[in-house]
Amino acid sequence: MPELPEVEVITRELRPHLVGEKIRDLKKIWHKTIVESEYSPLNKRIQTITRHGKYIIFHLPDGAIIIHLRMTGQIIVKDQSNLDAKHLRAYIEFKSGKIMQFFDSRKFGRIYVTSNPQDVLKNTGIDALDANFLPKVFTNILTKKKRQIKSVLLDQKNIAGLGNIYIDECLFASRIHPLTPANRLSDDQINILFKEINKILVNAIDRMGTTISDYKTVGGGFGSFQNYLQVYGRTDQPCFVCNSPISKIRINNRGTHFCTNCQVESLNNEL
DNA sequence: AAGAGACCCTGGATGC
DNA sequence: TGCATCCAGGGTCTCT
Repeated sequence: MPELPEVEVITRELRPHLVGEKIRDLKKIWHKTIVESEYSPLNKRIQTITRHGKYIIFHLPDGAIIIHLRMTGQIIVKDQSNLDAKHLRAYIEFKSGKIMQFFDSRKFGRIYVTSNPQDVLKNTGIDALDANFLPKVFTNILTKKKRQIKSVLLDQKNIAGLGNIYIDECLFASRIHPLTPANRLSDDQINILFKEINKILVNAIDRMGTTISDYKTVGGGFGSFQNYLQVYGRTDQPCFVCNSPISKIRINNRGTHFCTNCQVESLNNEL
């Protein structure tokens, strides 16, 4: 399940392949994968490729193609035009002969074609690695929210890019209980959490992301951050810090992993 | 504002 | 073995 680090790795890998490429055709195989508008990307050249949260943005002269991989989306760029069949949902052909295939077993991923990228991105907040995402900004977001910190961090309207896995990891590293109301966090806790978010995301990018089931880089490689996970997917296994079994509960219908020993104190202190 | 739940989906794991 | 059921979860939506 790609989150910010995986999407960042993919974005970086796509740039040398696709920047400057001119689009010859855009084909959908599963009807919902491509969300079209009146805007045609045909014969347009990709000027730059950027990322915002979990979105990959191909900037065209007067519009954009915006990709969200959701749970199982994968992108593979090939030089020749023979197609792979399994789970292929859409593909883009370029004038050069290159082809970008979009695979997605669960069909949740989307490719938006639009003259106005803001339409697609309007409900996403500041990117978690944006240079303007500062502790003060983070504090402003959290102090207005009574919701549980995990819910607040999951909501892309607040901060874009964090997902279920990295949030569990960041909260563990910060020793914050996931059910703590956001506005009950102390200044110290907010500062620690801010630093851990940055540290863990950057570290995960360095390790090419986390491969749990489907995620692959554009070159077909795997990430290695799964080897460094402290709590995610470790239900009932001993905490690396205190040996207590890792707990799993559901928040926002998402599996939430934490250490009742390391992360319970902050909850008690704050309530 | 925010919680609960449905929905979109398929593959893999589990249970009988 | 084979069938049914559950679970994984990002995001959007409706209802309360």
